Amino acid sequence: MIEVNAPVTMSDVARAAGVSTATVSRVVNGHYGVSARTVAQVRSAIEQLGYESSLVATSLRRSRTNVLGLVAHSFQSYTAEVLKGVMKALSRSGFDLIIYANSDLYGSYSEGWEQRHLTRLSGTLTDGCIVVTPWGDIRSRTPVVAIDPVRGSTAPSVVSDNLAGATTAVEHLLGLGHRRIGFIAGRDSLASAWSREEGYRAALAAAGVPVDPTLIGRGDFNPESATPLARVLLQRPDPPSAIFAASDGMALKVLEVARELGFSVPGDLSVVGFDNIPESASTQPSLTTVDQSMYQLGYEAARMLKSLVTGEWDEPSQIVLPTSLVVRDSTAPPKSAARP
Amino acid sequence: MIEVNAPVTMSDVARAAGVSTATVSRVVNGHYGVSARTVAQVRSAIEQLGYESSLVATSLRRSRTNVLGLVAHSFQSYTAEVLKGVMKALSRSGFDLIIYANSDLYGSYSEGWEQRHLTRLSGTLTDGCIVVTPWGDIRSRTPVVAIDPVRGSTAPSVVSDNLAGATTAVEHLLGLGHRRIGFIAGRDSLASAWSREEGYRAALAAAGVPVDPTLIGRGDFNPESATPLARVLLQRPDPPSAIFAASDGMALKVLEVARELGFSVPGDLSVVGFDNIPESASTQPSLTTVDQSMYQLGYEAARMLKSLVTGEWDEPSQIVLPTSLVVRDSTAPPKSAARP
DNA sequence: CCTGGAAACGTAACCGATAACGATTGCAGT
DNA sequence: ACTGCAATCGTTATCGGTTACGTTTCCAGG
Repeated sequence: MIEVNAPVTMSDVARAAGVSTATVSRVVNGHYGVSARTVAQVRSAIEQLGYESSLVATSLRRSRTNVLGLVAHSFQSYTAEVLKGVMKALSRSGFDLIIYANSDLYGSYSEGWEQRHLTRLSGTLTDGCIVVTPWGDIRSRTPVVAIDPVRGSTAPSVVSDNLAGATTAVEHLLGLGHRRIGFIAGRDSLASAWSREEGYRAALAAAGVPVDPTLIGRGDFNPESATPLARVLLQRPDPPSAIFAASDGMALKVLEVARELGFSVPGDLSVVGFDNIPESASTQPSLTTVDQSMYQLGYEAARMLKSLVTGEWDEPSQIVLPTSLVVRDSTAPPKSAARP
Repeated sequence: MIEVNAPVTMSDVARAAGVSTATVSRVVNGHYGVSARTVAQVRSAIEQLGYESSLVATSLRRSRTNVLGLVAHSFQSYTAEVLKGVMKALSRSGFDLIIYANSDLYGSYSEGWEQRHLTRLSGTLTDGCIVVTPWGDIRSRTPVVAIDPVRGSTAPSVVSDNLAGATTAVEHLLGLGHRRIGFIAGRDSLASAWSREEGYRAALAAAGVPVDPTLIGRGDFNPESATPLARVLLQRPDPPSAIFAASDGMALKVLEVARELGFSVPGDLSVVGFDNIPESASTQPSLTTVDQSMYQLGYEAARMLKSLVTGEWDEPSQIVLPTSLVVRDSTAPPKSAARP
């Protein structure tokens, strides 16, 4: 089924059709100035040889390629959701998508890889890029839309309403009667992490519950970062009766640690996550969490990038998407609190 | 955060460092023949200007790019799993990954898109490609590894042991006492679909149960294709007591139709799927299915492609990975059958 | 028959990088 | 001082296309 044949180039087609490569190019791109007879000849030569234009060569010479890029920092479940949304938005739009991922995503990779990826893609290959979870500054020749940008970024971006989501989550715990609520934060540099922590503080403040700094663990959204933090919180003589983790991945690790230390969930400990990744529905117990539609995030980001590239959208702006609380089995009233 | 600046090219660096582009190229690629002083100058110029080599230009001129490609026909959950495996295998290997997806993946796209993608990538951009679930023949200049190849393909590929998996699934139903077992097949052109049907037939034959062709529906692995087929099977006067669907996506649609028509699962109808996608664990009832590790499939495919590209592996071959039955809540003994 | 001008097509420069090749330099050996 | 050989570096062709520009062809109008 696989023939390893030499690649057929435009000059091959030109030779077969008895014309110059310029003419072939004109035919391929449907430009003006070729007689009907020549068009037919070239078309037939293309057909016979099975010619496909080289994306690389085209993009080197041309400014527009009709290809958008996506750079992600890893391939977790939520990345796949974002991708689905992006693909949906791009469907039948004439834009193709290239996802670039490097081999150092696991392990100790050097800093600045995102910039490297972006530069490599935006050099000439793509007309614009979507960046999922950027690490720092972004320099690019072509438009960039960030999903979940860094703090203080004024670049075009799409985010969930993290503040409202986190507030609702903590209000839910407060409503169940919890007063000692632990928090595991996300990567500090990201705006989302900051907003979620703000929501946590705001909800406590509104309920008149003072914030206990020792109940806050500093994670980085990476599931593994939550394990030691959860251990510290739960091994205290006075563990919290509930823990709100800034991501589902970290919340699942909290469940793991709780099981390991003999806490029953939600009996001894309530746990709330953020993201609503597919796994959170199928764990035992299933996880109460804040739903943010990664699909929608991807969809809107792609829509925005498309407009930026075609020039229909000129001002940098930010789209905020709503979140909603999904109550499942990992939350219940605390044992100690007798109030309903 | 975003500076839209002109891209800095190699000649910019050359000018800044007072040398020729050839020398810059030598420095960038660590080639022999540049004095230490010049290297330092060039390095500093690269640093100052923030130069990054253009993937496009490099790949056009060079034969090796150290980038592998992946072409998939859609972004379902299993594609994400494959991706994770691929990334793991490529981690710290020096190979980057480019995933190419076109905008016609949804809707009525023209046939042959895989070939287009592959040609665009394998032209010069990538050193080799992984193709997930191909729908047709494949021609390529560079090595290609197929996951779930077409029937009769002798190309390098990685597959699950579909025959054994399907056999075990049907044996499970037979063991529960089912005798009228419906089957919803996958896309005929794929080897996996064929093997799964073979397993179905083999298990029935071994148990002395004749195959009833009217109990077989011809789907195409696409979830939507199963809906009308399930409807036909379940609206018969004598519906089967169990249905084995060749993919989880289709099995989930069977569950939907069953619910819609008032069948209780597993009371009135047992359902078994194939793939073990994440969703199958969280449905109501959870789905009994055959687990194939898409992660492992991706991992092995990437490992194989890497070897093919570096020339360590020369003979085309096929890797077969084991499958295992995961019994959940969608299967039970049939009501009518009183035998244990 | 000559001219003008548009249509059709080829020529060649160019995109950014690589590499074969040639040119220059420095220095040891005689 | 001259030769020879490395080491170092620039020149240039090239990858596969695109496009500005020049050239040829052809036909209508004078």
